[in-house]
Amino acid sequence: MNLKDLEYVKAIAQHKHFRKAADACFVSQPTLSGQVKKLEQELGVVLFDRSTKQVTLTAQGERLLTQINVILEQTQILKELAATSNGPLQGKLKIGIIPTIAPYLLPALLTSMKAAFPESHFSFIEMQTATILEALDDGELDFAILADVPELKNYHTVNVYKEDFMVAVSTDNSLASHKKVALSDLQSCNLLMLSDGHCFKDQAQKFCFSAGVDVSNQYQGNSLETLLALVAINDGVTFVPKLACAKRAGIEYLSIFPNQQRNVVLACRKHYPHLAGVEQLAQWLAEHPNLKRALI
Amino acid sequence: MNLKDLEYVKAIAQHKHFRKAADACFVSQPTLSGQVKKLEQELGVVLFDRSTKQVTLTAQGERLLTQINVILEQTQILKELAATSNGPLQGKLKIGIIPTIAPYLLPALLTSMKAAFPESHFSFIEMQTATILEALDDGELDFAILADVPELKNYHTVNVYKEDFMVAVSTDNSLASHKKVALSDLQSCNLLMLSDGHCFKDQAQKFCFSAGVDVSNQYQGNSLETLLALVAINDGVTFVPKLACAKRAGIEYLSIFPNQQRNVVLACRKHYPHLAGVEQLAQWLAEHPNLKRALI
DNA sequence: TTAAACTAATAGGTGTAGCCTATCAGTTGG
DNA sequence: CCAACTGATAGGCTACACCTATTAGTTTAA
Repeated sequence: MNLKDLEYVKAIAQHKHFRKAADACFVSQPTLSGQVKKLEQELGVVLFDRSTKQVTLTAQGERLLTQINVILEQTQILKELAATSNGPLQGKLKIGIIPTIAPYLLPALLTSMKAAFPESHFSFIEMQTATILEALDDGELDFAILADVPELKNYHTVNVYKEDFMVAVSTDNSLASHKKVALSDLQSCNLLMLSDGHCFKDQAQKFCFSAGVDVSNQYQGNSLETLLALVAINDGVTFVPKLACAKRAGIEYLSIFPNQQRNVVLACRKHYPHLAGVEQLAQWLAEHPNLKRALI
Repeated sequence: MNLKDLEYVKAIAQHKHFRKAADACFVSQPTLSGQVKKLEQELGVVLFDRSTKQVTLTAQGERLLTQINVILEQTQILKELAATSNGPLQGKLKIGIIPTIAPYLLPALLTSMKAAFPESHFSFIEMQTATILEALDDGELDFAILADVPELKNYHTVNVYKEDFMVAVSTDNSLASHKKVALSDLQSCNLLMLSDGHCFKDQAQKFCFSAGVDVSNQYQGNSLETLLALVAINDGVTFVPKLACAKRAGIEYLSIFPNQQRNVVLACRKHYPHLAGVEQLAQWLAEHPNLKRALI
């Protein structure tokens, strides 16, 4: 059975005239006759009574026509549904986001983000990089916001912003009066780190190692907030990303010289169906004033 | 858009696997891929995410799938509707029937007729032959029960029964003691006739004319029952069809010699869609015991 | 790390179904 | 009775749904 044939039947029922119906369907009259005849044979039902002066529906035809109309209406609804949902970022979007970005980026942007993409229902899930990559593969996430890492080479990534690493020290710390510090200046400090799995910790550890700076690892925090609480009581220093550098009692943020950065990206599977939407969102994020202000 | 393509989408959504879905649809995997891709382009929506380990629906795909299922369900209903209504005599049937048959045939047969054709809704409309033929042409009647007349040559007819003309006389009439009469015996009687338009009157008049019998026409009744009432008070004699010869107080029914008959037929348009059904009904009528008994 | 197994997509060829024009058969109306 | 109109039929063309064979890419196992 064919939807087009059903349209033909509907047209004949409306016009009660094969040629007029054919015109309305933009086909020739023989085509219409043939297709309707074929449908009648397929259904095993004679739909039209062609022997009267005016073509009329048979009793069965009348019954079936109402059902045919239902099908055509529902088909129209499908088309409209498709037409109104072909924007790039439509529907429910599951977005992974790493813990060293989520609490600082989302509060600043979520409200205006919802306003900018009214057709989208964002659902953010905080998870570490490794978990994110698995979830992307399984289709449990649409895309993710995270720091660029080598493992992302198998994924599609779009740069959003570059973010400086800062050093958080207690206002009581001797370094507090400096604006900038070198990594070597931290040698004598108690350097607090996040626990394993945080890419932020991996990257920090890596450039500390490059600079020949020891990392004590005597305490590993589960969140930056925990570490900053320790810093505030002058029990050590820690690295924080620029976005996390909100004013906090008892804490000073120092630039690192030469500066260390991480590259925050949107990542999705290669061949993710809505790459265009991801790029669009990335651009929107990159240009957002709240973000630009926080990165200065 | 094509119903088959929607089936493909449904199958992929169920199996989450192109090759398995293709098997389920009895087509090759490339065919399935191609058709779904075509549909996706037509709708402007990517329905499936093929980049995950397991094929999954996109958010839009999920939305559209529910609508696709609605369409397929409604299509199934259409097929079932067609399958259950392809009996020859289905639905509402409008049947014309002439006044000299209706009141005698229907009471005897209607109940068992409804039982024998439970899928049919008979609707009988009493009308004279000329009106019936017009109504058949306009599609206002499906078919009719009437006496065969020359005008029916342009229609499809099926014989149902042959019916003798009888003569109704008062028990007080001198003819009442006879079993049979010749038309010439009626010369001296007051011959009551139906009004114009009744084919029964036309036919009676015709064979009276052939036999050289005068018809007074001083009174024309609108129904056989009126005429029989006049006969009962010995105010004349009249012709009645055999089926109308129920026992009535004060009336005797006499055979005519040589006998005169009318041929009662089912008639419909040539090319009426359900000729088979009409023939079936005609045969059922012809074989009905009530009818056979009444015709003896 | 490579080989084997599996995924979906692509390429290229084939048959048919849907469409066309031209014509026919039947009916209606001037 | 002929002209005009109805829907059905005949025959031919083309697009497309379908096939097999192959490719590109990924996952699994050796």
